[in-house]
Amino acid sequence: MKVITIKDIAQMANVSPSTVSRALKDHPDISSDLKIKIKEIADALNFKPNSFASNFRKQKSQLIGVIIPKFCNSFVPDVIDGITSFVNDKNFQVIILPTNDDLTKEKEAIQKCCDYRVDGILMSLSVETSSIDHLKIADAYNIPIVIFDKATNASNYHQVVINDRLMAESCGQQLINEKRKNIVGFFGHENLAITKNRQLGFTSILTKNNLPLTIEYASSSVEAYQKTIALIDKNNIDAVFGISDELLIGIIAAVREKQKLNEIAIIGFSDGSTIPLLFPGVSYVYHDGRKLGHEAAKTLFELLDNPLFTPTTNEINVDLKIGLS
Amino acid sequence: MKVITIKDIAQMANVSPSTVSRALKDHPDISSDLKIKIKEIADALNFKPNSFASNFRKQKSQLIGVIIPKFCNSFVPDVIDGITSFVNDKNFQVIILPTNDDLTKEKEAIQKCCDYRVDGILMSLSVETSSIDHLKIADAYNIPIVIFDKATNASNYHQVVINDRLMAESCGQQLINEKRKNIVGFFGHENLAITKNRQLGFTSILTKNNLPLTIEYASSSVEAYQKTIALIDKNNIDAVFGISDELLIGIIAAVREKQKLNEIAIIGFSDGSTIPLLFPGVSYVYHDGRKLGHEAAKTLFELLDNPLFTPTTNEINVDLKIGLS
DNA sequence: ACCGTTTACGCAACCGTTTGCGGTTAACAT
DNA sequence: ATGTTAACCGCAAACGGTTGCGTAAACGGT
Repeated sequence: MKVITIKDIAQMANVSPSTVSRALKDHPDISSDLKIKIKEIADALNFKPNSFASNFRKQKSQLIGVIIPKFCNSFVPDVIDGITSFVNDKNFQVIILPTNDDLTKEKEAIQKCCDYRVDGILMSLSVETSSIDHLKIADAYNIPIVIFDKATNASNYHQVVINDRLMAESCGQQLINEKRKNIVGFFGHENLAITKNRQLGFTSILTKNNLPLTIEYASSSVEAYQKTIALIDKNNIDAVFGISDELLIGIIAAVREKQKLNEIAIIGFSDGSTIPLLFPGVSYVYHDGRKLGHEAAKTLFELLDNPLFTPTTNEINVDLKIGLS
Repeated sequence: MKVITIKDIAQMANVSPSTVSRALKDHPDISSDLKIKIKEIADALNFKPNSFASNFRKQKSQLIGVIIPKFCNSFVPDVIDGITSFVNDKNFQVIILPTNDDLTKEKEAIQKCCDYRVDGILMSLSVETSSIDHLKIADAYNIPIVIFDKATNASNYHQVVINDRLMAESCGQQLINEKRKNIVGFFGHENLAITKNRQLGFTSILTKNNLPLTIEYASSSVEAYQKTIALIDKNNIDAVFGISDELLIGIIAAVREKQKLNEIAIIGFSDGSTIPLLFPGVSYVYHDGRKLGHEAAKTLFELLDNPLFTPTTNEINVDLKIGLS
């Protein structure tokens, strides 16, 4: 069975290919009689236009490039899910370019997006990214960019994030309300704006209340686990804050092993998929990846409609869910 | 800054576009002097070929369609990660089409892959899929298909799965070794081959040892949680088997809440990312999504190289990790 | 009957790259 | 000097759908 084209239909309907093209997209120049006839033939043959040819001619790809550091980094799949569902509704597809937190790969990913002539880019910065000059590659191709989640504090691009600083403050406030005195905070890579902002918020509220804070950095569950174990052995801590699901899992594992779940409060940022079910006592900022992805995609499409849309940093609302005690 | 094409380079080098095209891909017809000259110009202008035009001309898309029921269904992100990394190395990209476990959407997804002229399809069947006749749509476009994970027992397509039946038997055997007597098994949708096969394996080994089995079905963590709570309240169960991470999370949450973690053995299929860290006592079949994705992609590319490759069901090896007691 | 306008469709170029084929030149053998 | 061959490069078509422009027919108005 052969793949049929517009030309085949044109031949069967005794019209030109251009007429078929116009008829199939309801161009006013074509009479309704002919439209019906052509559409019937197209349906009968199960004709589907070659999107490659169409996109090539229109110089559009109907593709959105999504550049991310790591695929399975806690809530990233949720974000992609949110992006995909939004974008599919608009008849676009998503291609995913993981950078593995490597700046060189990030540059390559942007270049690849340009090669593929994607219509827009959604990206989350790698830990190695301090300058964002390389994003300008996309300018030559007129490809708009929206940065989400792992953004930068100094950007003239559209950004969609959560209010990291404020929510970290809320976490601190919650611990203060619970009269916690000996608090540890676990953060991610120091280069990331989300680390900086969350650390800033968490630290400031504690300082304001004259509470000391032990700051730790970890990049995996296991690292957080080990450091928490060491801290419990050494100090008399009564609360731990974790910046992400990954760190929280390590923290909880350690606290559970030391049988301190009833003594040590645990709080942090989580996508809410696992932790609240297994440990209802944990309080967490509900970091909804699907919502974030949806918002980022929405912003990108607004930008596609109106390229002059001035860059803004859109902070979406998230809740602090208090654990059951 | 304008996007430059082969024609621009041709003009600057005083040659024809065809010569540029050949020179850039080391065609033997072009003298090495000219090749060097052309490549220098291309580099200087940072020329990147329009992959749309190229693919269109070659009738290839360099795209792999990945059709999945749900995006965040436990280990699916891992699979996609495995696929993506393999495929990216071959200079292909991946587009993801979620079906939401809806047969109609599954058909649409296949059609979309055809519209996009993907070079191959990797798919995991939806729960509604009993017949796989609709996969034939892709035949007309000569697009090879490899089915992974959620496969069917009656397929003439290439499939990449794990040995569900055998590994479920191993789980049963482990419980027998532990002298468990009052066992519950949680399974997913009855339509799925993985449910059938795992249930078959788990049931048969218990029956062979004259052990009774309570069979439950659940499609979410919460459902598994509720049913487990009810079971603990009613019966005196001493072991629970769960078919996936999602169900295991619900099961563990219930057992933990009832403070029976030391009395009730928990075992099942897991991607190993969360559960073993939080609950080292749980035994699990390490269901490595990345490996599965890698194998599925590898199989697809073998099929691309050799279209006559006869369909086989490739069962990849997985381990049963015994929990610490 | 004449002219202007609308309706409805075809022609052909175009998007950028690839590729079969043909042509030109120079080198070499006879 | 003529024929042969290999090396090297250009011409033009092709991939399939889109679109500006042209035009013939139909129509409406005076």
